[in-house]
Amino acid sequence: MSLRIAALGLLAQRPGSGYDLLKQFEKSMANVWPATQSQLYSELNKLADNGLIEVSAVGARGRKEYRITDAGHAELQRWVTNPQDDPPFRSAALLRIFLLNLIPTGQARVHLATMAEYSDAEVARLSELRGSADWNDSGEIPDHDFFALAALDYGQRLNAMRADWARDVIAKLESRH
Amino acid sequence: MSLRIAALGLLAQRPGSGYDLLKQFEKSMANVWPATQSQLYSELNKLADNGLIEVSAVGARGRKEYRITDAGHAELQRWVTNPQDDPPFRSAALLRIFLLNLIPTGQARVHLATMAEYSDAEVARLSELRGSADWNDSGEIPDHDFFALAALDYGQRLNAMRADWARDVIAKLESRH
DNA sequence: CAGGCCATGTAAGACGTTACATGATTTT
DNA sequence: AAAATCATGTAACGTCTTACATGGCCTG
Repeated sequence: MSLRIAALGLLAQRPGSGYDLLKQFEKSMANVWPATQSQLYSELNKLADNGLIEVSAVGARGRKEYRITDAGHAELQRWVTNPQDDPPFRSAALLRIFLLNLIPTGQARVHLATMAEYSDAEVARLSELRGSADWNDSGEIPDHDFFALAALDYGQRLNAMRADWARDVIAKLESRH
Repeated sequence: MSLRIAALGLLAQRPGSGYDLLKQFEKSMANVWPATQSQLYSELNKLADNGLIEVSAVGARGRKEYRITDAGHAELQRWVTNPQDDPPFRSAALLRIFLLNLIPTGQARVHLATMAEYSDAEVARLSELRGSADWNDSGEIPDHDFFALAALDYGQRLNAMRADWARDVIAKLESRH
């Protein structure tokens, strides 16, 4: 359900082809909702079949430029304001923590340290992303970039939290000796 | 892949039937990796077919008690020490933030406030969970409960972070006027 | 003996990944 | 002319959800 929304959301910002969207998925959207090429193209066909988007232009190499329809806008509104039917929260990382007693304590400590370093690197990566893109965040009314930056901030806080947490667990682990 | 691991992990703590595991999924595991009854039973059959678990006893009402095998232990070890092939991170909540410019600012603020309150409630729920269960966390060597508590702590920090973040975004939203 | 809990299973369909397949256009 | 990029599609397979289906055992 959510890939449909992610694609629709990108088309709501501006029209584009499957290929265009694919680039945006690889660039920014992957941080929020990754998708593969295969999935994206078939989703676009489904969206068009359901009348949520329509082909606005046909270009070279069979390029189909899509545009969101009124029905598509309505569907987006519905989804954005209805968090209750989101897919359930799943975290392989948390599951791994849950099972960390199955390996020797030393290895568990190494894993936690690796996790902390990875999170540090993610914070750095997101800082670069924040610096690199040319954000258009000046208007009176909050626009797409305002919320994209908010999402970016969320990612940074999440990873900072993870790094702190992992180091605290290591500390507790070591205070057992 | 990860449900297989979650089930295997529970059986590594102690043997049990599909029904037993289902109760554990509803109780604690759902916070980490939710699964449905249907999925669990078929996964157990697959695990047994692959020799990662085996039926250790058959009881009344066709009850099959499963026990992890050596191959199962090996598979668990392999998975726990290999985070690189985890499924990619997906968050409907973040996607929604990304698209929040599509609704009026007032509604967006309401959504963020609801999010903050939900996260507060989650922190409270997890505090209760921490208080309610009889944790066995006294041994020299960190056991399952040590890491289960660490996972619980992670959940609390995550939700505290989310609540703070949502309130900060609201503040930035309001400083626009 | 009725109702609740124990206990397991199947089937259909949506969602996601990997791999395969094809061809047009632009750049070097 | 070759290589890179643009551009879309299909097929197979695994995961997850929802709904349906069945029946045994225990308690009141």
